[in-house]
Amino acid sequence: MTTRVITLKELAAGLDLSITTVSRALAGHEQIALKTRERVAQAARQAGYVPNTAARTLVSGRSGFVGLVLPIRGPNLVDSFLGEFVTGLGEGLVSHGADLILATAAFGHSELSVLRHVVESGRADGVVVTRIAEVDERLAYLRERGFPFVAHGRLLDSEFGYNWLDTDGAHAFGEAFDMLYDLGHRHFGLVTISELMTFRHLRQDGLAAAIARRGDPSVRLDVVTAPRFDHEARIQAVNRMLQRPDRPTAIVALFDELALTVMEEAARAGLGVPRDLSVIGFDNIAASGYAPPGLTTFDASIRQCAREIADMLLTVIAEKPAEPLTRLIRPTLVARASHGPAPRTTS
Amino acid sequence: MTTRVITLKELAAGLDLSITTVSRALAGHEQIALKTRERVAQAARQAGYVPNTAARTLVSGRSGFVGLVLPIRGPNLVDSFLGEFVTGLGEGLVSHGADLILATAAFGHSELSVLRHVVESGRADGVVVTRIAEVDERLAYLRERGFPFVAHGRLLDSEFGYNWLDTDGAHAFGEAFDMLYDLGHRHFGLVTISELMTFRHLRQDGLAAAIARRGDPSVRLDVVTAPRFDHEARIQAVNRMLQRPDRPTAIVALFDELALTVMEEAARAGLGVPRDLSVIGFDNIAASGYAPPGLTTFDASIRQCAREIADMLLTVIAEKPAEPLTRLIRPTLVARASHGPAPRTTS
DNA sequence: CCAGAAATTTAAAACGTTTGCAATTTTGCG
DNA sequence: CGCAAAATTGCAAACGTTTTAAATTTCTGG
Repeated sequence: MTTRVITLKELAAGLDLSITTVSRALAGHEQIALKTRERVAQAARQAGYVPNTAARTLVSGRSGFVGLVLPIRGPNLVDSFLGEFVTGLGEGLVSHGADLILATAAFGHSELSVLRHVVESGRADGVVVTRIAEVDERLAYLRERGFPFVAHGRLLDSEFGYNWLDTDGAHAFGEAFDMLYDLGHRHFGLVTISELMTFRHLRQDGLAAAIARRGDPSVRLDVVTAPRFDHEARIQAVNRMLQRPDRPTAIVALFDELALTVMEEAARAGLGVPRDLSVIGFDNIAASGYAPPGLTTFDASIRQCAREIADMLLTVIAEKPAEPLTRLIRPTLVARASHGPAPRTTS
Repeated sequence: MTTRVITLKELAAGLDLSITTVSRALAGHEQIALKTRERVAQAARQAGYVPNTAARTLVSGRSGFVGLVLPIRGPNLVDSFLGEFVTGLGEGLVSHGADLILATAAFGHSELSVLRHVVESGRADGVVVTRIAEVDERLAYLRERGFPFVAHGRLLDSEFGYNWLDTDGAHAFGEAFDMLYDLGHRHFGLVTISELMTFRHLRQDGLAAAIARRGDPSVRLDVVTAPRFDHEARIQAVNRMLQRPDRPTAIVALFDELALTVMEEAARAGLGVPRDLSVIGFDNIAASGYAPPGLTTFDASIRQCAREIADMLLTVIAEKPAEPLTRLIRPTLVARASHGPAPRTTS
């Protein structure tokens, strides 16, 4: 056991060729005689030769890795986002022979410091940045450094261009409004978060824009805000909306976890969904299919998005396009049973 | 923009020292004068010097990376396992300054071939292997190669020792049986999978052992098997168990997805849970808390396990212990509302 | 058969670090 | 002050690959 790894030098010695020739033969250079190329390929395959990544990276300046700094997460955060995202990234990368590096921020260190380290240690040829905040120092850093990256999400407005892929939350929330309006709803609620993330604006603005487009002055929108990760506060915020005399007949939540809280609290208050209250979420997490009566929501196909992000990033790395690459992905409505006609006798 | 990354040579030139001295100073060697060490540290910090990973790896033979080959997953697999697992690995690794490499198998390539590539390209100092199959060629390969690894899961029996961490499913299933027995149940059902994974044996054996321990000849156990990823077949299998005249009063499922299917089909058949049927799962996925009436299950704290796996692997890499490291983690019962007393009038 | 061209192969440098060993400087002490 | 010992610093090789420029071999046509 403990088989040694074979090097180019050993492979070359066995073939009675120089390492130069073997290296070129394996790279498929035309200038090496075809016969030699085949002989080398055969020997390499048989010896199980795999080039050493570090050596190759050192000389070529390309590591073949793409970096992702893992978002710092609370102690009991359970969701499928990360798993789907890295699966998609992996799928997108592998077809181009690249792999993924996951870097974690140690306790007390910022995501930015980890990002710096990944970039400056030469571990990665490019990085993916997720969960874009309203003011995001990571993008500023990468931009200044001129390092290839693709953002999953957008800044609200930016004086510089950058590569991004985002889910069209604005469109989805407009679609939700239109659907609910057509079902007779006029009084709407939005449950959103206090965390300074761009997506909350994009989605809320999409909702507001759809309301404005409709131009019906009888439409009313109430908004409550909760901290993102505080379950108790979330419940309180939802009840602030549910328990007042003139509650909305339709509530749109910024994402499914919030919508599920709405459904739970509605049930606790004796409100029937969708009889008394329509609820629509966003993300289509697994639990949404199980929570009665089944949450109507939007699916953003994270895995597919991640795959496209990988493609974009590899393009950026290889071709350094002059214009930024951008993609806006329209989420698809998953119509389950939590929405329905507006109740007759509403205040 | 496009700031260049600084090298040791440049740093040394600025300090009017040799590369050797700067390298040693940064590594904290005692032989370098304290004053020099401080001067170098100061300059390095100010210049934002970060050592080049490839160069360091090349000379030291240590990459500071731990590899994980992403399990090949079906197109619409949604669960939190992978996210929790990589989060935990990251947390465990970062405290020792290591990072994670995720390698994906390209279409048509086996996990083993990717594993080989990771190992032999020198990208990683050790690897984590998940989802251990009854006969697992990956472990055999790593063993033969003498490459550091930790398995998440076990082989059923092995003629060689290796490092593993596993969830004690056998204990959990025994606990489930005992609890249900004490609630009066005598007729049990087990829904399991046909995929050749060791955990199905361990859990089933744990259940059987608990039954044997009890020594009550009136206890009866029925078993149905379904393919792991075929939803239709899974439903059929469950119904084979539910729809016969003498169905069990308590069903234990190999994992939560199966248990949720049992609950859905029970509801469709007009069976009340837990009034007519008790159901217990395993894994505590998010949906289990939302599916009415709330699934009783076991939580294996994947994230915590992954953190320990990272610790174990780093120990294996650094110390090469003579004896294999093994850890058996006892999952905790999450008692929700899907289990209860056996119904009075059962066939 | 030979010059020149074309085809094929190779020597050597380079990538940025660590490290064994040697060189230099400083210190201690008679 | 001088000399050995201790403390400090530096030279150069090495890690395994790619690549530039040059060397060698083979081919072509007169």
